[in-house]
Amino acid sequence: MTIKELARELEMSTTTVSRVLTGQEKKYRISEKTAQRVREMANQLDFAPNQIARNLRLQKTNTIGLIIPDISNPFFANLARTVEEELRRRGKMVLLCDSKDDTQIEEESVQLLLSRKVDGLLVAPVGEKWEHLQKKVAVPVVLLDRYFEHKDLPYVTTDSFFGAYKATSFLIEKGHRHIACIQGLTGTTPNEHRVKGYESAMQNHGLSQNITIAGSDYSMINGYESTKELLARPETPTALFALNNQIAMGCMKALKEYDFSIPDEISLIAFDEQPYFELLSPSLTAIKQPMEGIGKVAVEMLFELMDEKKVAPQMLKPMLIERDSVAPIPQKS
Amino acid sequence: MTIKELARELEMSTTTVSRVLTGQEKKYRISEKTAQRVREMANQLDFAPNQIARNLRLQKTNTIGLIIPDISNPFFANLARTVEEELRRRGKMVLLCDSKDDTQIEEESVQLLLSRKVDGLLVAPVGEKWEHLQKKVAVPVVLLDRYFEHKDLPYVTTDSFFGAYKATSFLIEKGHRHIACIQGLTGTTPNEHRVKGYESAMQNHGLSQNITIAGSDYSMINGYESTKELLARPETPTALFALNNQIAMGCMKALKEYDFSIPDEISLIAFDEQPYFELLSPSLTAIKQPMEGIGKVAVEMLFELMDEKKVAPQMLKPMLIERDSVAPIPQKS
DNA sequence: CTAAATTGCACAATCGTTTGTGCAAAACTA
DNA sequence: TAGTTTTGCACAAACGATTGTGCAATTTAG
Repeated sequence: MTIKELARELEMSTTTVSRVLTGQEKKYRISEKTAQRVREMANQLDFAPNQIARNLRLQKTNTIGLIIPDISNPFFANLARTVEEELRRRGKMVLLCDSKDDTQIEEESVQLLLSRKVDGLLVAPVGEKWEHLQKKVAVPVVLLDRYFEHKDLPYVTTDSFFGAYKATSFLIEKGHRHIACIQGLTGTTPNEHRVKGYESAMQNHGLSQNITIAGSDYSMINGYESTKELLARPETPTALFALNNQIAMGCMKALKEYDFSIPDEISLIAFDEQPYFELLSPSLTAIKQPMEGIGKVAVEMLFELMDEKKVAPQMLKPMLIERDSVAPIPQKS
Repeated sequence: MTIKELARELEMSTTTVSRVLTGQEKKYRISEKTAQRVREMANQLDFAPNQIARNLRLQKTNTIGLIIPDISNPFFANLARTVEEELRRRGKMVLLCDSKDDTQIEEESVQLLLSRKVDGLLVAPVGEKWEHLQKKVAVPVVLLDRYFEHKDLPYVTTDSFFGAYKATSFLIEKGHRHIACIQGLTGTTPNEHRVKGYESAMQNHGLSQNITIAGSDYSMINGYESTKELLARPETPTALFALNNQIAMGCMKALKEYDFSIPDEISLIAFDEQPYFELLSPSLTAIKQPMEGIGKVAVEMLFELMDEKKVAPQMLKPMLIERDSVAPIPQKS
């Protein structure tokens, strides 16, 4: 069913039909009687305009490309959910790409999305390269979670430094001195900021000597192996700070396997919160990221960019959720 | 950069350029020299054809619509990941819709996707209505997870009956007699089949009297409240069978709150497996669904339908993963 | 009653591709 | 050399919508 067929049925021109259906009847002085007829027939025949043709003509697709490193990571799944919901509210649909944390797939995805003429791009980049997100990208781009400093690519993310500083301070206040940090993908901004937050907190409390950083990516396996490695060291830490939810899972697995009791023998705190954290034994103390906020703000920002407005990057504050995986250590006198 | 500009640059017709770029040079006898020039220039100017125009002309978008009830549920997130990966391999992109388990949103999404002329639809339906998936849908549709019996809508799903039967039998073999089942959304096929599997196992072991079914949807809150309600009954069950991962989480939360020890006082088994199940204390015995298989088979099926082939629905077998949340009960003599 | 203004709609171009067909020029045949 | 075949490419019409503009018919103004 095309607009032409609909017009033939009504015995009028496609022009008139189109104008009525796009609500421009007044602007073009279509009589109310005619308009009525058009709407009725359209309704009755259940006509829906071919969006492809529309997109071509209007040079606008009402489609946003969403590139995410791993949709099976609940952090990103939640982000995707919020983004999809917000975009739907505003009449856009989302073309989803999962880059599998592979920069090459990410670059290809950008190309694919651009050739499909998306109106904008929402990208949680792998974080290794940025050129493909800035050069020759004719549409607005907003970065999620990971970003690039000094690159003038707008982003929305958690204040990682703040969160890590808070988590580390919390452990220190509880009497911990030997706190190890198990990091995620090095070179990515959130990771670097979390590490810096951790280091700053340690330094500011005179614990520079005790700074211990292990790990190399955001996977459960990394958490698992780094923990085992840390436990094997002569001076085992009394607390672990896992820089994302998957790493934290790996930590728990290793600790469980080695029969370390949390929090009696070792405390654990995670950056990033998941619903099941409260069900673990012990329930897991965590830094909760404002995921919904990130999604909403990113979409808003994208719309402002599409309206040719200027935007400023945003860092949203995370929150500490106290549970049972952290125990105080008696102060040595 | 359009093909017209590219053609002007090369001082030839768009026809020729198009034919080279679509690899039809031989078919239309374009000289190798010309072809070479075209490819070089296209490369150099970094030309990518406007897919919208292409879609319109070819009456094909290479886009598949994926409708999912809740992308933040790890079960569906994993499904989405597999589907995206498989489709990408085959040159398609995915337009993602999250129906939030709301039939109305699902219906709207179908309309939106159809007007965008997707080549096919992959739908994990809410399960309440099916008309919008069959009537007037001009493209192939494959259902995921939930489906409709006797409706001739092809689907790929877990063999829920089999899985539930297995889980229940497992509990019975361990000596449990009072097993309660906490169900998900009633009226949806997986739920009904799981319930039936549970009931059959009970009946076949002479435990018809003990059949106890609680709950009403696939949420954590449902698991939580149903469990509390079950614990309040005069004869509390010795084992719980949660019909999905979120319900299981709710069960654990309630049991924890009420200080019920798993598995000493009560055993728990879940339909659907999640990575963190092994980290819970105790680790959670579960029926693992072949999620990757579902995604892959669904995509294959969709392609067969697009090739106008016939397909048969598929039920994939789940697997029991034994962990520590189920304990044997000493047989009463 | 005539001229001007308004009303109501249709023509045709356009968005950027792909493709059936046509037509010279080149190559071949006899 | 003249006729036929082959080679190499371009014209122009789609695909299905939107929209600037034009032009009758009707209404209003004077």
